Amino acid sequence: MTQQILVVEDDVALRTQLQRVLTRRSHDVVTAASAESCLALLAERPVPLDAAILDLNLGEDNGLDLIEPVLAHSPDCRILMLTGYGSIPTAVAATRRGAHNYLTKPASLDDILGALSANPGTETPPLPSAPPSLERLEWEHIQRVLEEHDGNISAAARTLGIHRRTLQRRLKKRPSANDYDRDYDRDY
Amino acid sequence: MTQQILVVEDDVALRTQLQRVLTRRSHDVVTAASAESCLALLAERPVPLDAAILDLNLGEDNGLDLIEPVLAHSPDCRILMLTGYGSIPTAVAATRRGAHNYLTKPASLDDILGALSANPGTETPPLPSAPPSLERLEWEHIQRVLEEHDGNISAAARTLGIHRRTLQRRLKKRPSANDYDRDYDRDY
DNA sequence: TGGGGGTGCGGCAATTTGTCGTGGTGCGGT
DNA sequence: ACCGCACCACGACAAATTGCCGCACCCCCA
Repeated sequence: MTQQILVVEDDVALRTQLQRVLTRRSHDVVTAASAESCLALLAERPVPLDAAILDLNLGEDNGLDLIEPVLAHSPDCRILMLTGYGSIPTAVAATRRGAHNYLTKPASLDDILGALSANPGTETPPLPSAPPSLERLEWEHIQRVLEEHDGNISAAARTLGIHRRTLQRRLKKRPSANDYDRDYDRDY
Repeated sequence: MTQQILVVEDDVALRTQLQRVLTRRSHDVVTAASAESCLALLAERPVPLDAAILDLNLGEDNGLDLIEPVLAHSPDCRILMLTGYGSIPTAVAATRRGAHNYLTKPASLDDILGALSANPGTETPPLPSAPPSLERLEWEHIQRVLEEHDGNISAAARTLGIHRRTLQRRLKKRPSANDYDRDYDRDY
């Protein structure tokens, strides 16, 4: 089923990538890079949306504030919040405002589509809690921060509060490299 | 204003502590240690609840499943989910099911009361995201896991995947000790 | 044609971890 | 009462990791 999907994301690479891969799946995709252009787009669009992927962090303004306008435009739209560094408070706020689901980058296309189709509240009582190992927690956080800095090791090391050399060495240990593009592209 | 408050929490210490301190604030507090007793309590209780504090992790069963019964009993009840180790998926699920807010332990009494009175969705657009330092992230995670194991260093070290000796040394560095009880008790 | 910033990498001292071992302390079973 | 077991707090020492140099090299931009 081809759906009407809105993508609001300020990072060019991710935005075009999402657009490309969703279009390939024969959806109709419209994109916006800022809150303003998103609102403008909604204003002059007659056909309702089926889904929307909103970045929480849109430069100056907050993606949370787009939830209401989108729902006002298309009450049945499923909204997925996407964010570089996610937190529980923002997840709660987004959900309360009507978002359907909430993901943190890096997320694979499967993650995104799954999050849009899943019913996080009603059906899935997600497994209670498995306390993650320190190493895993650390690694995921590093990946997140790195991603947030577009792979800039120096900048990431600075905000992580560790030495650049150390980050470099740690990254080399786990050859995980950057699965990001691969995940998005392997699908067509 | 004295309120009718329900506390469902399987840890004895925390449950009684919450009960004590909430009672001191002249609220009417009822407690339950399991999902069953919570349901039983609801069944034979005529007066509606104003607030409920539910532990997500109730031994075998899931605190999420208590949200609907509580709301069925008292539609205006404000539900606070409390959990040892919180995750974004469970926070989203809880909120979608009607929880008012979601906190991770250790939480001070102020945190809890604030979370109950705040309106996370509508008013507060919580600050987007500040990428935390690796050290802080690590420290908070350690505290959480430690708390989840009731301060048992050996067990915490095991689930963290680090050596017990190392945990011991790290804990000694930051003299933070256990602010937990103090936080709860300093209020009366 | 210089900065200025980023990346990778080698080397080396300083710090931190892993792994021993020794004592001490509660708690439950016999 | 005694034993076993699991916990905590240390000390000591080798192994691993980190911090901090330096160097070469790229790319961008004024």
